[in-house]
Amino acid sequence: MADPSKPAHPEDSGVTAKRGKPTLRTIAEITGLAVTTVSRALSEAPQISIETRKRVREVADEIGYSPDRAAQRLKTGRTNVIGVLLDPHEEILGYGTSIMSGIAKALQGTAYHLIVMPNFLNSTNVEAVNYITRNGMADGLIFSRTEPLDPRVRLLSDLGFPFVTHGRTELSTPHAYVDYDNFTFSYQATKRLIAKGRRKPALISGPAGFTFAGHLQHGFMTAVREAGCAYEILSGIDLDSPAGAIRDRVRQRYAEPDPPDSFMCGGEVCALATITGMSDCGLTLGREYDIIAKQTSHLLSAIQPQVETIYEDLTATGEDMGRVLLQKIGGESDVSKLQLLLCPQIPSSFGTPG
Amino acid sequence: MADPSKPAHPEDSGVTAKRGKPTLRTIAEITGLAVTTVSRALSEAPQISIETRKRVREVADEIGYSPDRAAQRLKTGRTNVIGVLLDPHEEILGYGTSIMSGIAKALQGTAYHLIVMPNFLNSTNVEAVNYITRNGMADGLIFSRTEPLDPRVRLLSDLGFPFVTHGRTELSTPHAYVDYDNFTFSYQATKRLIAKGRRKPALISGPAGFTFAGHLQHGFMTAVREAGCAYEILSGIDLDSPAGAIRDRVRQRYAEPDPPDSFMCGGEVCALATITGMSDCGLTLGREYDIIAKQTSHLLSAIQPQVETIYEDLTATGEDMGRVLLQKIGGESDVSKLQLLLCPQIPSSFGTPG
DNA sequence: CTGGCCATTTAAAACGTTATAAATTCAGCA
DNA sequence: TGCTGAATTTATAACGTTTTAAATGGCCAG
Repeated sequence: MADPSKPAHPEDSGVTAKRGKPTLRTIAEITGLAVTTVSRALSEAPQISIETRKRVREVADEIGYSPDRAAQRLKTGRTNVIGVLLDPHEEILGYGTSIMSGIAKALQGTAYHLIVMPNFLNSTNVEAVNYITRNGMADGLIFSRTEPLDPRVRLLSDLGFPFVTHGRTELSTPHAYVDYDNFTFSYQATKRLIAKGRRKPALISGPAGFTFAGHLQHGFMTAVREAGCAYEILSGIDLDSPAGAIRDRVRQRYAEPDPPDSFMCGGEVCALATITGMSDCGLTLGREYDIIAKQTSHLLSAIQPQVETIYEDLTATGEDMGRVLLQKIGGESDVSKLQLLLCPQIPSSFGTPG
Repeated sequence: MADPSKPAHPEDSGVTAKRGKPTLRTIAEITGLAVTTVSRALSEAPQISIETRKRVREVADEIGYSPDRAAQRLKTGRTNVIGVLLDPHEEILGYGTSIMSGIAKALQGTAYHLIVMPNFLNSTNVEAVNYITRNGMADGLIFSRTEPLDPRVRLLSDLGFPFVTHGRTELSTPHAYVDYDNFTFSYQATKRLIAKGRRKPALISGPAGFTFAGHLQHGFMTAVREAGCAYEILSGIDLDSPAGAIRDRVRQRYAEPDPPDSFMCGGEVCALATITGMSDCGLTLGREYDIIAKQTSHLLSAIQPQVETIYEDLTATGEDMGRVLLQKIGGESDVSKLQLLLCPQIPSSFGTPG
């Protein structure tokens, strides 16, 4: 039983140096304090004397201590992680980049880390959310592409799990969101096309099922009805369609009778593809037809005919979402403070007619 | 009529139901086994009898048990997380999407999770890597944009921390990588321009400092030297430049004497911006000049003049990186198995891409 | 029976942290 | 002196898992 070859205390004396990562115990041994005291000191607990706190901090810095997050997590149940659910569709043209750099900005200086949880294969998004909450992989969640009756929102609301969505829902239980006013955007954008004398605008809207697609459509319809003009909602494609498909569809539509004379595009690649499709038919932007698009990046500055755009600031959106989520986690329950509707930025040069 | 059979009162019988998440202890109490046995059974340890394993699994499924990852992590020191370091520049045009969906595919069915760790503000990338390793936030790391003497590679090699890079280095210690043969790509692409009769190709290369930029340049130079023709490496811009900047630079260059007659572009947005810049000068692709570009998405299918491209399959790259990293984590030390150089796909005929 | 060996199960100790409650010191004061 | 209370510090017990070493019981050879 007694194995003398077993190194009971390897080459060390008194203060255990322990080759591994320093822990609270290491600091405790060095300072002669108890582990509890060290823990408290490092979290700046007021009950620990100022000088003790200072000394502990110094030693911690010196030996390069950093707390074991797994242990903290196990004990406290908190992860200090904010998760962003990433849908493959979202990354097109830096959507993700902008949003995330905004979130990162909001989280800077807090205890929270930003972590992106991509969902490429794990079946539905609800399952991903379920998995994340069940496994305690984050303290709060951010996601977009909300549906009117979004099951993720339902689930998280039921669980009381903090989250913010990019986009609204039509659920009765209110929840935190940051959204762009796509109705107003679409309404004003369409009005601009009409103001240019176009009599049959076409809408290329978001994928059916998402709240924002409905808003786009609503704004569009309101504008065309007010003007009493013809309109069209281009079928078969949406903002998620590959550029080539949009191009083909536009070209094909022009081969049919009574084509639209202008386009309201919810995105930049969409605008680009539309221009190309129309070019294929020998039509020139600004002459035979007009386009107005939502702009979220600098892509369109790379193309030839200047496309008229309305800007959506996704970085600001991300920053707002981060802030709102922190408030929510912090216990803020006043829903009005957790719901933000960002207004489209209408350049004054295109201001109201007259 | 009224059926009072409610589905099991939460706090009823002798077996402690404990409102919270089920743990090993819950299963142990239900089955009458020891916690240790349950743990073993769930990990399919051969020492536990088949029938016990089966019963434990059944109970676990029934009550919806899932292990607490924080506890596992604390005990084992393993996180079951593969981290991808994301640089803001990388997300342009779905680079990230493609790579990550590939990695996700490779990780599917394993115990590993894919988590993206964006680095927008935390100063340098080395610090991010340092932070991740020190805090045990992942078991393995994937990142790209390697430099010849990449400090991250150095650090991780020193630590013995498993990682794979997208791109090579010139460090003496070999490490796992998956790379695209940018030399060959650039060489053959440039040769094609020359084969079309162009006598002064210009290169728009990657940002200085990255290994792949050197490879692109090397391939380009080899081709122009072989042909003995003039050449130019466009200064002031690179593949990371905003589209507008590239467009402006190209236009400006044409206002000066002795402009290039063709472009070798490392990316799609770059190609797009170049075309626009040339259009600004009244020049037409395929007539006054030619372009060849590296293609990684479907963007270019949305634009008018068909641009000749060579394809890099980033999803395959991601999948390879995932596989290689798993091997590395699994203890594979034969470096030759951990280094992959993917060859450019040269289409036999230069038709329209699928 | 006894002892030994197998197959199976188990108790106890960790991992590094925080929460709870208790202990210690010391000053002030009756 | 002895009590109270404030200011510090501390021991102990968790959190949920895995690891280590040991226990249990059945079976068979001696």
